[in-house]
Amino acid sequence: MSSRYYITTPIYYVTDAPHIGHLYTTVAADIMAHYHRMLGQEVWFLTGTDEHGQKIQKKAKETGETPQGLADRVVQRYLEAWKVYGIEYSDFIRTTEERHKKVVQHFIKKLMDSGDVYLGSYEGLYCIPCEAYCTETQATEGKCPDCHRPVEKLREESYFFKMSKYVAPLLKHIETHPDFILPESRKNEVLGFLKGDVKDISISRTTIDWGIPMPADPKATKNHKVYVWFDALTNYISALGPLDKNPKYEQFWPEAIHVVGKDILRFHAVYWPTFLMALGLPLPKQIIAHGWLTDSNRKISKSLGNAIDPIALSKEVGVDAMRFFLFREFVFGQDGEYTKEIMYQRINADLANDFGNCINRVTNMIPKYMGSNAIDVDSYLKESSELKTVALEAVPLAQKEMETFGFQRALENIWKLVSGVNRYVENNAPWTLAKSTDPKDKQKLEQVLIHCHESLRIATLFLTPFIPSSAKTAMKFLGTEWDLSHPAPLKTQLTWGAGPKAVTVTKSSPLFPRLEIPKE
RNA sequence: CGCGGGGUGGAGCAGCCUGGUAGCUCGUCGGGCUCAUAACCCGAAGGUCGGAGGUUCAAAUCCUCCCCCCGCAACCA
Repeated sequence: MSSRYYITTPIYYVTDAPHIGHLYTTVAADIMAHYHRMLGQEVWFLTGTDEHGQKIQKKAKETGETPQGLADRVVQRYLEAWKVYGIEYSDFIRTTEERHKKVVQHFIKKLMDSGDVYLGSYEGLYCIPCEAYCTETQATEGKCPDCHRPVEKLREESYFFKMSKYVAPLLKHIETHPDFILPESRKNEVLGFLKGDVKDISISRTTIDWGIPMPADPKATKNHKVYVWFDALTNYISALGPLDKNPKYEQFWPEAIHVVGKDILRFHAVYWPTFLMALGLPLPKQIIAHGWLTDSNRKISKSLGNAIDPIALSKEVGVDAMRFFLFREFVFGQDGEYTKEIMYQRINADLANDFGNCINRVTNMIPKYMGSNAIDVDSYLKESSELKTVALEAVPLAQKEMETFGFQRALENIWKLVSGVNRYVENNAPWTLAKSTDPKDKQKLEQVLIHCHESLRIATLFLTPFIPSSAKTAMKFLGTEWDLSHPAPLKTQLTWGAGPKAVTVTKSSPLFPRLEIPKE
């Protein structure tokens, strides 16, 4: 495993405030960043906003703002949401920043010089009132899919990128790097696309003003702006400052893992790698495409008007509960149906009833039956127990799942340990043992409790990236906050008996209070 | 032949790639416990894994065909 880890989210379009879909992607990246930091790796986590393009220009016109004004306003919503959710990004890039524009122009210039970007003309069906091109399949009976007015065939000057030239090399790269695109079903989609008729793509627009200008070119007769996807994708490198002799680029670029929604996979898995090949730069390490959250099987998004505000959700159910729910409930690569009912059910069942309550009962019993002084746990932990067996099996499985974004399965495994504790408590009935006067029972009682404690310590430690603040609180009650102060706790403290030798346990208050399911 | 996703006990989902006791959450029924957040534990009922063929000692899982539902095909996590 490399000592460095670079993870990115897409940069979000600032036409509107963030919704649950943006949250989903961003928290996924945050969990991975957090997890790898706890493994002791050097982590760089990039997110940001995409602020150029026709949509922004149009929206700004509607709201009576300048495009930059709109971007400046909306970006605050993102910053606010990420703050609320405790997203620990290393850098937040905005495509209107100078550091970004410089790199985009530098790249385009380089491609123009090498001949991979050339001036040509674009022909397509155009809807004049909507100011947009559409494909032939979209324009049923020659009508605009948006406004249903007739479209016209139009030809205009445009720069093209020689994407076709890089199809074969990209295919080869995908074949020789089986984990380049995950999950596999998505990889097959990309392969299908590449094996079809891939054309050179138009990489400039003359229909917009709000964008990065193409480099000066005496041959051009119009004012061209850089195509928004070229602009946007470049952020993954421009944020590392490659032109400023910034060591971050050398350090992190080849490690890049791009987390994206399935809808923008093609841009990341085809456009971006071919741009990079043309630029002579190494490709990112991995692109991972996740599914959508759906509402009655429709995508949840702002354009469908069924968007859900992350901040409102955090107030309703809590930040950690939300972070957990999104990754325990849904399979990362697939779509998942989101409803409040499912959300409340999951949070109550797993966090309130299983985990929270378990922390509560164990941290209550330990001081009650063993006193509130520091306890030396070492000798107890050397003994075997069914919990020790579960921990030794389930935790490595959970860790393995994390390597491939298998959040759901990882958590499932950790829950084997959590439910194991609940079962173990029940089967050994510490409250009965406590009533006995036999010293053997007292010994047994203490061992049972310490084994529960150790299991919860391990589970909580693992859960830290998912529920950072609650995990920290839980560790405090368990008297094992010590774990988190170590440089690579997931590497060194996650195994049985690897925690602090002595712990002082205090009774916890409810970590996750049960939620009342609202009647709707 | 446009692309993609799906059809698994009452509901919602996982499992399918790497065939071999059908798993999870909720719900229902019965029991237990009292340390705990009316939480926890045990047991039970309930499934021909969309249909039909095929491969195999063995198929929810692989292959073929068919039926049904839903998205996409405009930027969108």
